[in-house]
Amino acid sequence: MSLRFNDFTPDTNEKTLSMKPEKISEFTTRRLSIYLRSLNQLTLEGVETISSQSFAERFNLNSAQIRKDLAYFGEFGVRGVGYDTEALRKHLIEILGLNRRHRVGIIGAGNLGLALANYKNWTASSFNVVALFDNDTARIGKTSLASSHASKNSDGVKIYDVRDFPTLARELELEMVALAVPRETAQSALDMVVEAGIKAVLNFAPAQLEAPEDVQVKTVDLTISLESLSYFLAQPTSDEVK
Amino acid sequence: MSLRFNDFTPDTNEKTLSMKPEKISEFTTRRLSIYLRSLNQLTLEGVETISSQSFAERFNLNSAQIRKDLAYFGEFGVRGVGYDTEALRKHLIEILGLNRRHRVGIIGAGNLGLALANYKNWTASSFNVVALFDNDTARIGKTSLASSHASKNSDGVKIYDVRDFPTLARELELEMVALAVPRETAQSALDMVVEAGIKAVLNFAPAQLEAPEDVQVKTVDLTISLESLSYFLAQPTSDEVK
DNA sequence: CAATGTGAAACGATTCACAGCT
DNA sequence: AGCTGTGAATCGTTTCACATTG
Repeated sequence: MSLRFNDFTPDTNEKTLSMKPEKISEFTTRRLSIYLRSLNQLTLEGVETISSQSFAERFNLNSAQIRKDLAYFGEFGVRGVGYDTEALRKHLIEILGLNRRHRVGIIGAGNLGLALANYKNWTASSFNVVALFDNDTARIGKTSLASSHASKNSDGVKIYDVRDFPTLARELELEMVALAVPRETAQSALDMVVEAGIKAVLNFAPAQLEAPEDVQVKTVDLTISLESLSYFLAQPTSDEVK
Repeated sequence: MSLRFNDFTPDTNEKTLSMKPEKISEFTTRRLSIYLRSLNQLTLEGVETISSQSFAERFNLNSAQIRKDLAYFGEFGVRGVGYDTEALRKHLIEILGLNRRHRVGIIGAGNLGLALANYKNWTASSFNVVALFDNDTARIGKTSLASSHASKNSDGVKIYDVRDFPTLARELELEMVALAVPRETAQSALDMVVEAGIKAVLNFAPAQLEAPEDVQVKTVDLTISLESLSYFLAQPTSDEVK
């Protein structure tokens, strides 16, 4: 095996984040979130170093999978020792793009939209809900707190006319949109959002939506999960096997 | 190949629902929900018969996959013709266990719990939210509508003391529970629910929960979906590739 | 010498392609 | 003639197992 000029890489031992060595599967990225959450827990407990082995046992994961997932992005571990909790945590935050705030708009100021706007964990993390949009004049102009029974320790999010979305999306520099509208209007709302140049959408409507492939739409589908549970209950196995 | 006594099956041409020919994957069951939703749409449009081909094109699915998924449960199609929309719809409803109502309790009467309780699509489908549970005395005794800004066309769901869950779960014949509590209390809430004999849980807390394997826990994790979108936005590909 | 990083093996899900039925 | 139901081929994901390394 001859050593060609290009074989010498002056890089650090970590793969640079900007290089895209291969396509990372969604299974992997979702697990990265789980690893990050678990690391937060470990940091809280003061654990400074952990092996993939004990990490896996602690949070019931698979150690080989942890190593493989992490190895896509760099060599974060130390052989014979394990991973530095805090360093790995920071790496994951960067990989997931959580090192900066994302400005989120919510379309639909019904029960779900308001609950989302007031959901505490958004703010604790890297997402800021900066605007709500609705087409109901009774809601427009109010804030999420005036409409809801939420606690008073934050300012609430203003509800705008959805017709102003195209201009406001730009002005407010929205990066992400959550769709909390009825199924019937979900596709047209998405079309509007796409038209405004938004590339990341979280859809709560129980519908398969169509979008250009450079727009990432993630559907959180309550109905499907419920029906999946219903299927499970309907299986003879549930009771039969004691 | 000798014909033994047991080889003669007096069954219809459909696999009986009680037999478990092989383990059905979750990927398949989730798609069954999607097929059902699509069939509802077709019924509405008056389409009486459809081939897997046109079904796939209409809802962007894969026709071979549709046929394979359905074939796990019986021979629902007619060669040369396709599937009878209405008949297939009824089959899926039965397979998914949606031919009877499921009584659901929600633990946690915060923003999310209330939004869930007032969510219209539950009632439209086969799920009845019959009780909310909370540990906040300010909430206990109220109903979901008194606490929320929801419309007045239904009676609202009563909020009970979570300490009464074990007895009420039995009295109200709860079959499913939705966990809408903070992450910190999710595991202990689940333990209580499991202890009460509930076998199907929909978890909204951003946590990996532990449960016996005869209890099905489905986590709807907003945080993971958001972080997955954030990762997507952080990829150079999003803008770079024009 | 303990634990990573990683090819190779195993497993599982999707898609192909066609025999067989109506 | 047309479409289902399904083995076989393909593709992707997970797990194994070990050479490599601090």
